[in-house]
Amino acid sequence: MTKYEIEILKIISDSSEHLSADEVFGIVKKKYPGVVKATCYNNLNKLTESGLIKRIVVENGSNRYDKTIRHDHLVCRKCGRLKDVFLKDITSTLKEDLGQDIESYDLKIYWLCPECRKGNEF
Amino acid sequence: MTKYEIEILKIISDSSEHLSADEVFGIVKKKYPGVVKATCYNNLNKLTESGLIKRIVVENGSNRYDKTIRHDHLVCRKCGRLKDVFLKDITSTLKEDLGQDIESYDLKIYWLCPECRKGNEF
DNA sequence: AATAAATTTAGAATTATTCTAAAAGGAGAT
DNA sequence: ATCTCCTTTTAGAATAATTCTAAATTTATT
Repeated sequence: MTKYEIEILKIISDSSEHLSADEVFGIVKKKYPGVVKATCYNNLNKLTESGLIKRIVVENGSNRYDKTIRHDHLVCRKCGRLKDVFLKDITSTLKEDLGQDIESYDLKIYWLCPECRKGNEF
Repeated sequence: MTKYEIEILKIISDSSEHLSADEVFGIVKKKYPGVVKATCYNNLNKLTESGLIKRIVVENGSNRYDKTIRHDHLVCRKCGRLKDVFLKDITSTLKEDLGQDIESYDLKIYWLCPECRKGNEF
């Protein structure tokens, strides 16, 4: 693993947010001011392909990156923010229902986050 | 509803595939050769906002549009193709588990489609 | 040290989508 | 039919995220 790979893996693993490539780039740059954005993209792709981080694809907006511990997401219909939620793993139920082997699943739950419910949009 | 709105709604409703904006544009152009791509985007957005069609956001690639009848999707890890699957609605279970009202959810199940399992990639 | 392989850099290229301003197209009122 | 207002469409530029390319650099291997 290269220093950038390690650094970016750390950033994603330590973050409580769902960072975009550009946000990761901003953080990496603090430690390695000379780094270039393509390097972040390269390493985010590499880490995603090797399964060390997960890519979250969201409506309007850039991709976000996440830890690999299994969990689901609440997505606010208004502001788009993601919130982790740890529901039970339904892989086996899905396999049974489908009569098919599956690799994984992605469950996004749409809601109105408390802030947006209050009318305080971001 | 304008003729383009009606036309595009028909195209999505009648299609058994998950069409992209560009594919919709191609189909609309057959009937209305003078139409412009922005018109398709405008109407796809309008129809999505009014809830008459659904937008599917997928990894690498353009958005796809879908009917609104509730169902889930199988997504092939290799070729990325989408396949409809009609699993039971888990909205109420989710509400209970979360102790929260939710609007809807989006369940994508990753698998290897039969074609890719055979090694016949597209 | 020499060679090969992988990574990074810089910046151009690509792609999907949105934006802008002008033109065209209704719908209702006169 | 004509005028006015409002919406939609057009044409093309603009934007944003991401990928690509080729050269330079770094790392690993013999």
